[in-house]
Amino acid sequence: MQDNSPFHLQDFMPYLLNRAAESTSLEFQKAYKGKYGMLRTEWRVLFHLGRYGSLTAKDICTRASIHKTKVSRAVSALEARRFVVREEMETDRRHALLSLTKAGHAAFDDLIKDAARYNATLMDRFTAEEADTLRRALIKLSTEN
Amino acid sequence: MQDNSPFHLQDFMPYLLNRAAESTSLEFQKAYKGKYGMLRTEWRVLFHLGRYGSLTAKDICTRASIHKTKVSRAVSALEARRFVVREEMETDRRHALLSLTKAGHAAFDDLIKDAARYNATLMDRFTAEEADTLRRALIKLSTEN
DNA sequence: TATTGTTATACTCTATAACTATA
DNA sequence: TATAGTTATAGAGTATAACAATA
Repeated sequence: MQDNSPFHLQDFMPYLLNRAAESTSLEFQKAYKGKYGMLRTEWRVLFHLGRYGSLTAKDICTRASIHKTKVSRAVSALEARRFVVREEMETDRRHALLSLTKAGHAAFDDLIKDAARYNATLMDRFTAEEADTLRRALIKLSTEN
Repeated sequence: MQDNSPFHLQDFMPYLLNRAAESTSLEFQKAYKGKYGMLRTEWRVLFHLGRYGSLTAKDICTRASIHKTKVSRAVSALEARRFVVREEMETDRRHALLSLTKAGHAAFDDLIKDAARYNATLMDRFTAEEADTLRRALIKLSTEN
C-alpha cells in the first residue's frame, strides 16, 4: 500500500529545484537585505540598471520578466532610498528613464562583487562540464526561456 | 560604466534556480490545487503519508524538513477535507498517528501519477547522464542535504 | 482605444514567538 | 523541564483587477 509510488521525493524535480533555490536565495539575501535592506525584486531592478544602464520601467519588465506592478513598487522603494532617480521623457510623458544615483552605483558595485563571489563558491563544487550541464538544464526548465 | 559586472543574470545560480523552481512548481500546482484545492505543504504532507504510511506530525517534520507549524496547519486542512484522520496514541497522548482516509488515498494515487507523468516530461529532455548530473547538483546546492 | 505605470487587494509561503497539554 | 502540537502574527512573494495619465 505504501510503495506503489513511482519515485521518492529526491527524484521529483519541482521539489529538488525548490530546495536548491530556497537555500541559495536565502544565503544571498543576506547581502542585499542585510547590507541595504532590499527585497528580492529591488535587488533585481538594481541589478538591471547597474548592469545595462538607464532603462524605463517597461524595459525592466521585458528584460527581467518581472510584472509591471512589482517593478513599480521596487522602483518606488529604490527611489525612497535614493538609489534610483527618474527622469521624465519629453517625447512620451508616460515613460520615465530610470538611472542609478551615485549611491545606487555604489550599492550595485558592492553587491555584484558579493554575487560573483557567492556564485563562484556555489559553482566551485562542480566541474566545468557539470556547471555547463546544470546551467543549460535550468534554462530549459524555465518556461519563458 | 555598464559593463564592469562579472556576469550576466543567466550565469547567476540563485536566479536560474528560482526561475526553474517557479516554472515547474506552478505547472504542477495545477494538479494538487486545481483538482483538490490543496496548498503546497498539504500536497507534501499527503505525499509523505501516502508514500510512507501512517506517521506522526513529528515524523513528517523530520522526514520532510517542514516546520511543525506548517505541518500542523496542513494536517488541519487535510483533516477538514477528510483526506486524513488522526488517532491519538495511548502511550503518549501528545502524539497522534496520522493516516490517509480512503479519499486521501485516492487523491494520493491520482496525484502521484500526475507527478510521475510531469516529472517524466521534465526529464525527457535530458540524457540519463545529464539528469543524473542535474539531480546530484541540486542536492549539493541544498543546504540541509 | 492602447499603453505606461500606480494602487488596491488577496492569496501563498515562510518564519518566529507564545501558548497548551502532556510527559 | 522537555516535547508535541497549536495559534497568532508578520514579513515576503506573487497575481490580478481597476484605475489614472498619456498617447
